[in-house]
Amino acid sequence: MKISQKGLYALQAMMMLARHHNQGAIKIRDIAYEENLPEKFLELILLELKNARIVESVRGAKGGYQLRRDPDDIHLSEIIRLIDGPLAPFGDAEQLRTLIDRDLPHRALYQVFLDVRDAAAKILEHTTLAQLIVPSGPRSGKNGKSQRSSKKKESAILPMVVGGHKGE
Amino acid sequence: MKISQKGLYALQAMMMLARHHNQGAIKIRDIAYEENLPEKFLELILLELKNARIVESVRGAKGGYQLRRDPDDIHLSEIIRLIDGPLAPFGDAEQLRTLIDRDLPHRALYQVFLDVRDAAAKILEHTTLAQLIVPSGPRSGKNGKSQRSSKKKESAILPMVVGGHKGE
DNA sequence: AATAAAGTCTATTATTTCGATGGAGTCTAT
DNA sequence: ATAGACTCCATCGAAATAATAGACTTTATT
Repeated sequence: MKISQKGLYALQAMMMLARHHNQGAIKIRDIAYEENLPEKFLELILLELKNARIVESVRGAKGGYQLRRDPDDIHLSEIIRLIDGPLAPFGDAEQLRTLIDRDLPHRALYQVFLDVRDAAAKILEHTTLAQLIVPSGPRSGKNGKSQRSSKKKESAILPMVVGGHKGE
Repeated sequence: MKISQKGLYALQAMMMLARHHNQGAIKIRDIAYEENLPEKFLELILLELKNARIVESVRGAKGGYQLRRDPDDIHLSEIIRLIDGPLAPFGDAEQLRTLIDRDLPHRALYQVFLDVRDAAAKILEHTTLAQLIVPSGPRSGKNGKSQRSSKKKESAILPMVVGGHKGE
């Protein structure tokens, strides 16, 4: 699974919209400015997110974009799948399962691929926009708890996922 | 992290060489034939693997390729990193750590990326070629145990990694 | 009704990556 | 000397990526 520049832009834009949730429609230009994204490119991305019914648009003067659901109901997996495709490192889960069934000499390899995709899915399907944002203005979440971050080296969603890696 | 066609070819070729470990040099043509890979393309891949000192070549007539180490000492991560780059879904681990330190508004997002890469690394750095092959000829491993496969839905390296996913 | 501000849609472009092939050269067993 | 095999480099077409341009539509405001 690869997250493209476009995918990163999409995630940033969604985080921005999450930060400003329930503050009405936000202009493309404002999103682009605040997140430092190419405006015209962002336009296409937002359109895709709209067609996928993740965000909604308001047209005309005073228009803009806003989330269609609460930030705690939008998972990273959804956005990444939309923009960059399946989470598997090769093909998609369905295809891998078929290969595991049918390509005997390579089944063990494809099983590893599937394991990798399952591990990624487990993380990305459990992480929501709400968990990523540090509430910006006054009108934010229902309480003041910041859901992530804090210390230095804690592992994100899953407690102690990391072993002791140093390379890339 | 994305495994390209080229990366898959590399892994298949390495599995083939692992199957024929200690049987002398194998010709490119034989690898290509047995694994059904484009011969000329495979040539480039093997050259890369040679330059990375994972395999070695024997030139001239009776030449070919063979592993430089035992299959249980060659990890999938090594091959994938060589051919397709870092395991992280975006950038590499080093870069992600820097961003987590410096890009405050997005640090939580990058931490998720790093978690995904760590999960992938954990699997791929622990899986070796030896674990993937079903010993072919007579001259194979030191005992007859097949290290993987068996039932239907068991999870590969890590016991019970999977939750209950169905989509890609 | 006119205007300006905003999203919509389609086309196009430049660059890079990917997958693959061709061919000349070099080495080595026979 | 020769044939078989790896080596090295160049090129190629197709696809994906990142981005921009411009004409069009919708809506708030005056």
